[in-house]
Amino acid sequence: MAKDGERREAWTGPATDYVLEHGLIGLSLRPLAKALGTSDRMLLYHFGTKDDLVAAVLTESNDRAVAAVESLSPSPDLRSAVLDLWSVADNSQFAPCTRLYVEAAALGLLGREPYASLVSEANGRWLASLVTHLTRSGVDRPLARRLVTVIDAAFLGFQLDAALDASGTTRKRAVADLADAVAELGS
Amino acid sequence: MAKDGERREAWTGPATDYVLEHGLIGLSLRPLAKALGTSDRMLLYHFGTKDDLVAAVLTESNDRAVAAVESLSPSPDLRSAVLDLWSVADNSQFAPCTRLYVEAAALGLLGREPYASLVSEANGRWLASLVTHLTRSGVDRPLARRLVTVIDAAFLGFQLDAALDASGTTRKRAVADLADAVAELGS
DNA sequence: GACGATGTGTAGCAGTTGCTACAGATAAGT
DNA sequence: ACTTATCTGTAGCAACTGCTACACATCGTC
Repeated sequence: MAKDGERREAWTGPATDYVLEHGLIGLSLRPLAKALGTSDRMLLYHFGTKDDLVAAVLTESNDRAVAAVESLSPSPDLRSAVLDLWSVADNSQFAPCTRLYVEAAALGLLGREPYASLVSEANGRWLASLVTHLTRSGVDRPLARRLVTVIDAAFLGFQLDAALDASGTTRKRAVADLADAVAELGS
Repeated sequence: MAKDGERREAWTGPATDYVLEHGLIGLSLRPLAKALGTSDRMLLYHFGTKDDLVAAVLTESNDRAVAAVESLSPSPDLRSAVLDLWSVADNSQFAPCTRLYVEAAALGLLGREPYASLVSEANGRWLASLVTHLTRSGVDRPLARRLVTVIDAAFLGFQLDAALDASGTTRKRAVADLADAVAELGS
């Protein structure tokens, strides 16, 4: 294993970019290695295992999404907080992170490891960042924790829709509906 | 190709059962064939292609879910309609159908065919059945069409949660919240 | 300068994948 | 009985998978 993981660290970012673009499900080491200008042999030497590499990529992607939410300035109220959060999730830069999350979740659906654990952990950090943004926007912490389940579930569904369905207008209204509905719940 | 698809038809059901249990993503013809008491050779002969087989399975699974929704008796109001629909989606018999749908959607996320088209078509029929149930429960058709986007998105998200997270109580409240919120939107 | 540790390239293994060539079976139609 | 179309089993192909054995390079240390 690498002495200090220097190369490993240097590869994690580009590897994540590659996976975000090409998807996780059919991921193969050789094309990825080629894109990074190296060989599968080297990837395995520095990451140890394909699963370890995937874990690093998933964590990196999750970190990016969480950082994006954390960099959000507080929203004036609950309704706009939901809209602001969606604007992050739907952002062309971070939507692939959600997509990757969905892929990993699908892989973990039947308990397949390491995906199930990875996704569960990633989900925890992601939900926590949503809760934090809601509280920073003036929402009660217990209420935020409660609403975040619905919000996140709807976001995932919207993201799936977005990728498979062209009709963005329907979804736009659905997002607004969600924001209204959640705001109603919070009052 | 088969003269009248008799064997193909006879295999579609069991094959769907197998895929619902073992998942779509890692699906391989040889184990499936073994479970059906035949060989991959025969599956390909009668279905033509693995993609064709998957298409048949996906359609069958979708048909089952749609049939379950259609067999639902009308709900007294919008709120209970949402809860009743969820009780179908979360049913131990039909939850695997949703799970399979998520797997197919994940496979189609990057436009990979035939998954993207199949999922898009399946989604259309599924959404239509949800709309029908809402209208049969006294909801305005335009309103039903509008709300169904949010409802379905949240359902998908819940289903992902359900598979990856043990905590059923949180989700139970989230479902109730969703029902409340949607009911509020409809009034 | 010898030596061990760390890194890298080549080549290949064993397993799996969807799919197919080939030969034989079966049965229906003439 | 002979042909023709439908069906099925065996065996295998070519491509790909994650991963590894082996040889070579490089480098800091004694």
